[in-house]
Amino acid sequence: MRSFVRAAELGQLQHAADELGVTQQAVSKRIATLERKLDVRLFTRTARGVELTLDGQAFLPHARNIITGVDRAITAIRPGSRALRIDVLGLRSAQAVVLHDYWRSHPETDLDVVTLRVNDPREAVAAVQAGEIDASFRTITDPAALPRDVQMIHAFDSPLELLVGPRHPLASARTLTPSRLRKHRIWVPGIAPRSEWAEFYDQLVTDFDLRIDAAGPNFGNEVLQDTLADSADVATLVGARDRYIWPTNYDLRRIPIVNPTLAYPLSLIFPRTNPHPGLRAIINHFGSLTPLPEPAWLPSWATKPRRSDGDIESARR
Amino acid sequence: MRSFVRAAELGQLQHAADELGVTQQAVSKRIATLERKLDVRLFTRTARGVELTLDGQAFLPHARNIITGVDRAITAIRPGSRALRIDVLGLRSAQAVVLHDYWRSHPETDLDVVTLRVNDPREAVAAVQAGEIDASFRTITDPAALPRDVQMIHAFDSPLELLVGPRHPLASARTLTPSRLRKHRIWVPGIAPRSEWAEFYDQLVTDFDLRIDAAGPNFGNEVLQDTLADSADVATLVGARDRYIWPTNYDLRRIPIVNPTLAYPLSLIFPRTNPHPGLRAIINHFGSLTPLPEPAWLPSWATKPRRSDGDIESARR
DNA sequence: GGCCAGCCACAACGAACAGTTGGGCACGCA
DNA sequence: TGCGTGCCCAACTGTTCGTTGTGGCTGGCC
Repeated sequence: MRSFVRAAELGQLQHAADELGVTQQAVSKRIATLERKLDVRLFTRTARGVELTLDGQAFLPHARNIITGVDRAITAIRPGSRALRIDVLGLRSAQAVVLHDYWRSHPETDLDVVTLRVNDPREAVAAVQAGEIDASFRTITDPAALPRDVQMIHAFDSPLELLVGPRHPLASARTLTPSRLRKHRIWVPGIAPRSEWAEFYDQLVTDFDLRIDAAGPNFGNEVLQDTLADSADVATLVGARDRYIWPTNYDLRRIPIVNPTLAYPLSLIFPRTNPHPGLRAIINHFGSLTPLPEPAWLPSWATKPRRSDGDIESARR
Repeated sequence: MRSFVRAAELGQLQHAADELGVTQQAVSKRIATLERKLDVRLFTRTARGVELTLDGQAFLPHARNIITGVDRAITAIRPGSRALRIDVLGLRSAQAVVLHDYWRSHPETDLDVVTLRVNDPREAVAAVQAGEIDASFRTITDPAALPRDVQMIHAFDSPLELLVGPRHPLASARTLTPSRLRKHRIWVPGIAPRSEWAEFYDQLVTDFDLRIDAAGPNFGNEVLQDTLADSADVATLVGARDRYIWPTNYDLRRIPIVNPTLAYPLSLIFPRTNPHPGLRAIINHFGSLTPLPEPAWLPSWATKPRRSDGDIESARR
């Protein structure tokens, strides 16, 4: 493919061969093979070189596209100077949606969004330390437990919405206050015990006297959707920005929670020394997100004066 | 690459091998080779199959991208059912710009824009007849000379603008009427004698008493730009929609010509029977272009009642 | 018109590669 | 402990790739 592109650009197989470090015969054979496999003539041969046929002209941009795709693929994983790799909890989470928004406005960024598939934030910290990932959306609720060479900053806050089926008594509400959620059963499956999310829901239950059922295995979002669609008394909480559950299916309703807005604070951890150069722009992007509606409720670790507040500024500078 | 993608999707080399019609060992070797060449581990092997590593996750979308690129490249030239292939006079001409606009609003179209690199419109007609191209932006000024199995319709009109350097006496005009061009030297190099463009400029000279110098070889747009930028008395005509000359270079000015607007009519020729199915949408797109400002001047072959006017409607239906 | 230079295609050969079969190891399960 | 599954490794073979050597074609030049 590269031989074809260079030959088309230079107009001579000989020159392309010199550039690619092979003999002219090799390039000739490569292109002959390509033509045979495609069952199409790509060049007209003249005494002064080669010239693209119409088929060749049509093929050329596709060939260039493939080559740049291959190059991007290689740079994405080349050890050392690879694309910016960020770990998110799920590919349809609010974190991933925000990253996708960033990428759409900066499509030149070589950005790779991956999921570590581990629950323990300490494993994510280890992956950051080892250089396997450049950053991870995780929260260490005890900042003292963070190693010195890993930095954590507050990224943005993700407001929660109630997701209910059409038969639920709150289904027709346009907004809800936390106190109106009292007595209703809220089902949030798949929360690992002692994880950051478990601590978040614990505080929510304590502060607003809610009834959150965080136990039970997570059978996947399809099961959750089915349950919600059929049930008249089960609701769940989802992030306003995430794309886990598309509300048009099953006639599910997303209802914002206000006065106060309940929000989950998302943090980003990354190496303190020599972070990936592309990371700064992402962090700056967080500042441009729509701010949380006031008043807002956040868990204690996000409202307490944060040791790393100064670092946010230095990271954004 | 396909083995990698299918193995990642199915989670087992065995299944990928079955699907690809090779042995499991072959898939294993392919992936091992890929890993060796990339110097990276793509899968973690377990007793139940394989699972993507972080590098594998990062690589997967790029691999998918490459595969779709290859598939598109093949469909672009597959004899029989290939992508819609349209011949334009130049890749930065108004014709190509309009096609590019269309493609941007319909990116799913497999569209290939090529240039036949011939001056004689009859060669373009022959290429359409032979099926090498699906359509060509050419004008046959004598419709009777068109073969019965080739159809020509009016595509759209391309208004002309005067392009001058900063020292030219008309440089600061915001618009110009054709009469103000009288006495100024207009240089339009590279017009083949007896071509459709020569006939167009002949009529322009006759109708408005202009001084158009269409002789001389075309040394390329860079030379033309240099000449215009330095000269105090040479101007040229360019299409308002084309992208041949980017006016920010050399402080060149594009000045619209109005009262009447001078426009070049562009026609499209294509096979009368069984035209490429994608062509109809392109032809419809012409109707959505901004219409020519009134009053407008067009050469005689575009203002005379056109035999093929009825065909436009049938083609657009 | 004959000759040369430049360029591409064909042929033969050795090295490398890809795919197959056969065998072995690790793991999970009854 | 035996079995099934899924992967890797080893040996073998047909194909492919790139090299060298050679010939044909074309355009320019004496």
